[in-house]
Amino acid sequence: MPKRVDHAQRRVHVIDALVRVAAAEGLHAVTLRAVAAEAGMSLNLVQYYFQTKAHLLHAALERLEQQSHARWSARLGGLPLPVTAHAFIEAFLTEALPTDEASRAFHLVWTSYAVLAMTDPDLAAQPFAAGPDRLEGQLAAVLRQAQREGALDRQRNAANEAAHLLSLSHGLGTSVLVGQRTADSAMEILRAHLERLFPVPAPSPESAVGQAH
Amino acid sequence: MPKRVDHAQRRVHVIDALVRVAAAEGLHAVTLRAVAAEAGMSLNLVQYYFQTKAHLLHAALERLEQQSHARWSARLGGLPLPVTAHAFIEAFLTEALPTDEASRAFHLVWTSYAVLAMTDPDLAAQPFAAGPDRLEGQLAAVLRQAQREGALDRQRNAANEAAHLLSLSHGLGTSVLVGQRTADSAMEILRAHLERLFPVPAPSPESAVGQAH
DNA sequence: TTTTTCATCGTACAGCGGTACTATGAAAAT
DNA sequence: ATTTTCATAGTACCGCTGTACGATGAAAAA
Repeated sequence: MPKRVDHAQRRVHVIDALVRVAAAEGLHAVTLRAVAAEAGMSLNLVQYYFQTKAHLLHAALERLEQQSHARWSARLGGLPLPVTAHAFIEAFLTEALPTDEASRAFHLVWTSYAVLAMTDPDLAAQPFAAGPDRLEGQLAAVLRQAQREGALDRQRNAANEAAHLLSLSHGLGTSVLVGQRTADSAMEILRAHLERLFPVPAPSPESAVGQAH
Repeated sequence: MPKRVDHAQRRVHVIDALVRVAAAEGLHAVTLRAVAAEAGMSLNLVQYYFQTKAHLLHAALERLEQQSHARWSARLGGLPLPVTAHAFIEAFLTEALPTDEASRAFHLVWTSYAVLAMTDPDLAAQPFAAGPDRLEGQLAAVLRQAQREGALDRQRNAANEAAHLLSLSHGLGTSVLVGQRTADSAMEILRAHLERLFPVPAPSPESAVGQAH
């Protein structure tokens, strides 16, 4: 065998180029030639690593999901260690909002895929329900844990509250992306909701950890 | 002058065909030929009434907005007359969810336009911020009125609560459209939120009006 | 009756997008 | 040294899409 290139690496290179194009000009502007140009390679190469455009789009969607997973892990791993459910979920949802440029690109492309999934039957629908479903499950688990610890009212339906939070953050994210609202304003709304969800306990001066302003 | 056709009528006919195509196969499948076929006329006619595709898309967006306006008016006009803020807003948001097929089509196409607006600078962006902004204003006004009447806690920020409600309903609508959740489940979450927003007053047996099941 | 105006049609053209086919250099395997 | 294998390149083809350009019938206007 000759030059032996790492296929996986090339593929992520191409996918990243795709995401850049999609974030800048929209998913409808994602053409094999545009992706190839953005990736600095020829059209044939893109075809070589992804036989068809559908494969490329599918792979990109998968990578987006695992990328979001990685970002969340990093974010949540960096939290001060006595993690309250409040802090955990706030970090969770902050990461879901399009605050910086990278996050904006991610959110935009993800939403574009979501719209595709509404009509395209198989290609995008299957991996699309999986991601948010898993997220919702994780969130619900955290909420149930919070209920056990007394941080969250047991009257609430954890699954529904999780769905509520995710839908809210998604909707806020969209409104930020269309320029209707700033990311800060969206954060304010999210935080207000969280503060009602997790009412402040009696202030004990010994804990100086989760003191957000 | 010969046959003298009502242009406005023809235009809405074409636009309705566009919406049908977009709802069934996605906005990316909206081609002049497809719209013409769906409308039962020839390609030239569509060109005749809308000089360019951009004009057609723009006109369709405008119509979508005024259509939603009309639907809301009809819905809210049909409410039992001592309208509580709770009932008003519940109707408002129910109408925003993709419950029946018409509503689903509307929501899908609207979201498709939203995604377009995230990258296309002028064409869709301007009329797109206007619609939701106005809605948010109306909702906030209703909420403030409810605060004056004592139905809503004055601690709340009416503008933020309005944004919260709209973002939530949008997010829930999207999750319904991608098949992650049923419309009923979305309604349940919405209703739960509204019941926390408008805590039930002392039950007075003389009012038998807003008695949802 | 002739002419103008309007709605409608057929068709063509240029560009672009996905896909396929073939070639080529180079490194490993034989 | 020859052969095989792999990464890369060029290019061509076909279909689709937006747009433009004429043609036609018919009804109103002259």
